[in-house]
Amino acid sequence: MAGIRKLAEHLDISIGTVSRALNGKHDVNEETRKRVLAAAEELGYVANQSGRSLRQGKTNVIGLMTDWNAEAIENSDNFFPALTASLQSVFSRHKLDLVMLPCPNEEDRFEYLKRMVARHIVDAFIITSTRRNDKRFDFLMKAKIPFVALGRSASAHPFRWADLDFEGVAGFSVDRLVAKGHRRIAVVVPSSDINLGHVFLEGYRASLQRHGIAFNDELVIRVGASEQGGYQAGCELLQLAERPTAVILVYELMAIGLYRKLEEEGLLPGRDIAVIGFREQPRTKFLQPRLTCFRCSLSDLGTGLGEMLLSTMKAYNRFYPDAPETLIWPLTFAPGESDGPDR
Amino acid sequence: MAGIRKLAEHLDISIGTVSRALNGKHDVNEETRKRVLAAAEELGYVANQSGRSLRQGKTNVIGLMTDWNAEAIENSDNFFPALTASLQSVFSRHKLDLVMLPCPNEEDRFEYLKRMVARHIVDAFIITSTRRNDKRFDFLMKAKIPFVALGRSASAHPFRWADLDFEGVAGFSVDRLVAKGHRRIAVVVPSSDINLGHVFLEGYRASLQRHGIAFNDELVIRVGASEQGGYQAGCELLQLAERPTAVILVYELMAIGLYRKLEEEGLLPGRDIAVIGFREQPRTKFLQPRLTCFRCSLSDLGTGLGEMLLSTMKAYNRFYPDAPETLIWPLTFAPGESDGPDR
DNA sequence: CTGAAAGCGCTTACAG
DNA sequence: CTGAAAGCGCTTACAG
Repeated sequence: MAGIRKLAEHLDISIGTVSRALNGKHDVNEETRKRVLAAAEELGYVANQSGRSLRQGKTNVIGLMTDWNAEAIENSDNFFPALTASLQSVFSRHKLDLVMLPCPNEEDRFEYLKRMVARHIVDAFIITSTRRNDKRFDFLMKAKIPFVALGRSASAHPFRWADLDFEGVAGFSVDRLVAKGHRRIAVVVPSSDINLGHVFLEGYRASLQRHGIAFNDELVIRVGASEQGGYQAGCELLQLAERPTAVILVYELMAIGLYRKLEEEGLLPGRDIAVIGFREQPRTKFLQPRLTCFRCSLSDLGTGLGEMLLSTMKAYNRFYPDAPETLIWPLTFAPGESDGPDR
Repeated sequence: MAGIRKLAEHLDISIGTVSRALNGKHDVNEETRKRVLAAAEELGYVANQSGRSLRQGKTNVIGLMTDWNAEAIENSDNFFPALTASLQSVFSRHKLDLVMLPCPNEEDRFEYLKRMVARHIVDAFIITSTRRNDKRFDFLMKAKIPFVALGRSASAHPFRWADLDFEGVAGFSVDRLVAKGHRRIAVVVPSSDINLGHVFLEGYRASLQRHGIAFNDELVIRVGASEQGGYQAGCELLQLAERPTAVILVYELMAIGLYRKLEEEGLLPGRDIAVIGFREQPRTKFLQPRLTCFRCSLSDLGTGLGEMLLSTMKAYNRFYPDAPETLIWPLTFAPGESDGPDR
């Protein structure tokens, strides 16, 4: 509770020496250091962060900004908790703390970020749910604040990011479906401007082209990123004049709603229509027939993202000379039965 | 980016006046205030939080400490995101920000809290996952830091808390099962010291007693709070010399594993054994037969918890004169088919 | 209504 | 190796 002044008085030495002892400076007598450390422990003294921050110009805290709308909250899974855990294990190597900065639902994500930056609550940011057009990049570049993004953007500036391999998954899925004889393959992406939808669509498109299949805008279904959105997608798919024989989803929870709609219509995934989901996760494991999807190690992704961020920070970049500037995180194919029998 | 000094120079007035204008003090000429506000907007000036905090002795940030082990991370659902959203809507009334403080997996939750308190990163705490014996309460009381707990504890000190009505759910479940003719009712609780397990068990016990049924320790199954734990519970239940006819779960995800084990043994919930889960949530909705459980409004809980915290803070308690000191949050019965036919 | 000055709790050149 | 002092960016009595 006491400030450094009280501690110094108690030890009958100057606050400067107390500070140096506590911060591991080398020009302190070992005997003195021991006394200081013992007294700090005893009195429960830890330096006040505001004082340190003000003097040092840094907080030793990293902020992970999340930005959930009502839909994302309702559907949230273990993605962020898992990511957070692995980020922390990287940051704790350097005595940095991680805080999550949840942008309030009602507040604009850009205004929120501006406020957090100006307040200097953290030294660096991890931003997530990146949009195709996302003013946050420009702003952070200009503010010269270290940051990395989980997700890409069409922003002109170069910045560091890590992202799941959406284009790889889309391409692999198309390849596989074409190999099974499908030609009329639909894709379901979020109706929002979130960047991953664009990337996924590009991967889908490129792969179709490689196979000489014409891209058909009618087969691109845009819905909410949720179970309900999957149901909606099912409705739209079945209303098409010529029904697709296969569908690729950019978000696995959509599979739950899609299965429901198909069941209502007496259709079975894998028999009547091929379905490929996205990430393997607890909530889709129960689906029957088992969802064909992709597995991904969130903890390794978190480690990569964390090291990438540290490599952009002057105080830590020497520890991470080999950190990449961008990182496309691969997923492993996890075949189920929803994409039909192999041939 | 500029500090208050730059802004004051730019306007050619003193920093004191700039500060007063920005902070809405009344003794500022309206004309001056307008100029200051305009210039701040233009230059993107927002007060540095470290400077403010140091001077004011507060940060205007509230911390929500979470404390997830690997099991909790793997199984995490929308509970915290939903809670966070509603907490924020309360705090934003007073221009307070909420940050989540995720205690790293490897770190002791008590040491982590001590560090966060000492660093003065936040003005007040919300702590969660409270244990039966939880040193954090004593510590926070002594530190005289405002806090509320989501969950109770056996701590001797009085403190403010909100908690789900575990005892109510346990009692209601026993009542209902007894009314259906069950006498041999098992209960599954977490093997950890987390307080909710104790409360649930007390509710179960009290209700049995009211019905004149002897408490049987053999029927208390302790497992991990997860799907896997539910499977484990299924194994243990079926190994009992005399099999229970009903089972009450304190955590709904256990139902998924329990269903799987029962299915493996050719048993059907609701026909061969009655099952009552806990909270209704997306991941258990698919269970067949439908899980009998309880519904709960997380957003109202968050609002209640947030107001309770503000009522403990000197600067805000006048706004919440009627906030309760403790809050047992009710859940609404959501009947399914897993507890057998009504009679 | 405004300005000059003190001081919040630290860390860090600097002097000895 | 240690101490005295400056100063990080603010807010707020105090004087005028």
